[in-house]
Amino acid sequence: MKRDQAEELKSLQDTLYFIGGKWRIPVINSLCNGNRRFREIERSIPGITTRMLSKELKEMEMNKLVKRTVYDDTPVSVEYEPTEYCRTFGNIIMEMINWGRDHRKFIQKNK
Amino acid sequence: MKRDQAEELKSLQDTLYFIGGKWRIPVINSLCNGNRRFREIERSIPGITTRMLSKELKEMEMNKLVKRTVYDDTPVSVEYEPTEYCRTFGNIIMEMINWGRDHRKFIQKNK
DNA sequence: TTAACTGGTATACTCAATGATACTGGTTAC
DNA sequence: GTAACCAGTATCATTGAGTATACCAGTTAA
Repeated sequence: MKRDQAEELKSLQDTLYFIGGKWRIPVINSLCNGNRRFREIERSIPGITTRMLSKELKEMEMNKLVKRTVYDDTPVSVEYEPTEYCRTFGNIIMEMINWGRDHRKFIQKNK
Repeated sequence: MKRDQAEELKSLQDTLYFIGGKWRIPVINSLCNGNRRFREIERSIPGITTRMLSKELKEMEMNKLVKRTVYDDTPVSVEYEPTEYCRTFGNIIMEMINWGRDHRKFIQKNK
């Protein structure tokens, strides 16, 4: 069975496209870590602005990565939940965390 | 042993920063697939421009991801080789290819 | 001699992603 | 009453990543 490099490249680029900007992966990670409320997610990602988080969550809702639920208590509270589909990024994120960790060690050692 | 979410996020963001733009991962992938010559790499990544590939390879050389060797035959030929460090992206790339592939199937099924 | 290959560089431009800042309307605690 | 929380929206400015296009000097093949 031959490896189809063009097909692999296409898959790779699809993934990169889907991951898109700077915040998608951190937001997925935050949701998968159990953060649910808007401000809670915001606080869990230092540096993100309200605007970017809002945009990101909207797009992710459209892409079925996140489920938004409004609870009608007073005051209204909103919950964001990662879908099963969202969780399929688990392996990629894990590998990225591992790489970043090893990279840091590597830098420290060679400094 | 507790998971340190801040540390994980930092590792994640370091990795994302290192991966950077649109072409880094495709170039690494191409090199790891055995492409060595400039035009060969260029052709293996449809859509990339000469300028972007040139920039990418220079940065990657500075970051010790790639080794550039000039052979003094006529005409001069140049070879790019992935370093061991470059190959540490193997797992991430593999997971990304898998995700993209599954995603395509998922889209097709639900269409 | 003309075209096509090699390995790139130079210049100009554009636009979409991100950042900065302010604001809203409602609620709760001191 | 005022400060701080919630969940965002609105507007504007910026910037750099990426694109487009042309070009260079040398070599090889028809």
